[in-house]
Amino acid sequence: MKKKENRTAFVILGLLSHENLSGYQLKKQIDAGLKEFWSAGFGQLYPTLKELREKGLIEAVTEGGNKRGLTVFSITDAGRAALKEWLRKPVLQQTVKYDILLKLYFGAALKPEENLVKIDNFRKQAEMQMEKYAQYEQVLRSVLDDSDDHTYFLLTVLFGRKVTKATLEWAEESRQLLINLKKEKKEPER
Amino acid sequence: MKKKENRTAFVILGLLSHENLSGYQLKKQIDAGLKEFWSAGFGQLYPTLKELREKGLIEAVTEGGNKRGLTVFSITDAGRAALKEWLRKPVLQQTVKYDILLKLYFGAALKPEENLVKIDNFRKQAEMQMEKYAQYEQVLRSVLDDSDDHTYFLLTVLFGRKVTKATLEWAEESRQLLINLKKEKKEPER
DNA sequence: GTTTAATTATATCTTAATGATATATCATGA
DNA sequence: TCATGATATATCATTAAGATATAATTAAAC
Repeated sequence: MKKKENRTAFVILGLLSHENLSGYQLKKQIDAGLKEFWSAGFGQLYPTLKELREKGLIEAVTEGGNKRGLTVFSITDAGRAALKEWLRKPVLQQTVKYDILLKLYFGAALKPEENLVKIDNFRKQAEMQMEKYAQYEQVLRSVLDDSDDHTYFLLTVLFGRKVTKATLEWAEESRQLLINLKKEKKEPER
Repeated sequence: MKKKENRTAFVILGLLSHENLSGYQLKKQIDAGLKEFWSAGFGQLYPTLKELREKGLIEAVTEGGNKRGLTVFSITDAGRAALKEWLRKPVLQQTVKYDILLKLYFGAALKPEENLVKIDNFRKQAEMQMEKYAQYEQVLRSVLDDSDDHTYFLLTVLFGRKVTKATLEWAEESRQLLINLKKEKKEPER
């Protein structure tokens, strides 16, 4: 019944609602401002741009004439309407896939030590993430009053910060559980 | 260089390392025990089963003969080796996609009230999740000593619990930020 | 007891997303 | 000038998501 929605299309519409951009610039914007919770490759971007253009939701504002044949797109009124309609649709609960959890689920096939290494690597990555979020947050709070957009950008950063901090706590808790498992193996009957 | 890995193949190998299962039973197991951090559809499962069989990583233990032509698979020694090899590979940091954050990122296109509804729905879903995790945890802790597997299963549950609790805190923090945004609009100069 | 509905079971199809690669231009610097 | 890196568009194969088709078997309703 309800068909699959090309979310890349709405990322494009959303970014074009802020400013005119080319395919390559869109990719850069996504990798810069949305990369902590979204990604999109050229293989999805270019075909979707073509599709949006055919549907009249975006249009080319420069083409061929300028250097390198850069094609910059702008959003149309129909595009803005489509964007708002999508934004208003309720968000369904989604399964968030975690490779680390998939491997830990089958962790009993390895020695506890090997899984501890996994968790430790995960913790290190999370710690680096935390520093990034702290920087994002500092910058965004300093310009918070400049535009409503900044408040919404901040929401996404706060989400990442909270969740990442939670995963750090989990890493410590998990470490203890696996260390206990190791001890029990050495002394099966205490 | 490093090619894409079919993770569905390793989920299958992992589950078959616990017990023999058919395609349909695999789907049920995934939807039961892994659904909070993994999903797989028949469209991915059946072709992958065929592929794994051709590679000799799994084999059919019953076929045709019994009722309904149920085909139950078992993992081979080569399959166990492939599973361990994959489990030992380090987990790369991945972009976790959140539809809710994507929509909030472009939230300035809507009224704050509309975004507050989104956050509230998200909070409600998270609260229901928390109840599920509490149940999972209770069951797993009661059988923790029965098998090493249970400790690893518990790790994934604890992850979900921590992360979901963090999103609940975020929802409250975000609510306040958006309420402030609403107030500022009513009284632009305070 | 017979129709109906739900579950079991396998399979296929389309669309979306990922990841890799191809190609060419332009800018920078050694 | 030669190499390197960034810009820019495009395509391809594989993986994943989501929907649908089909049929048998079991459970429930009437």
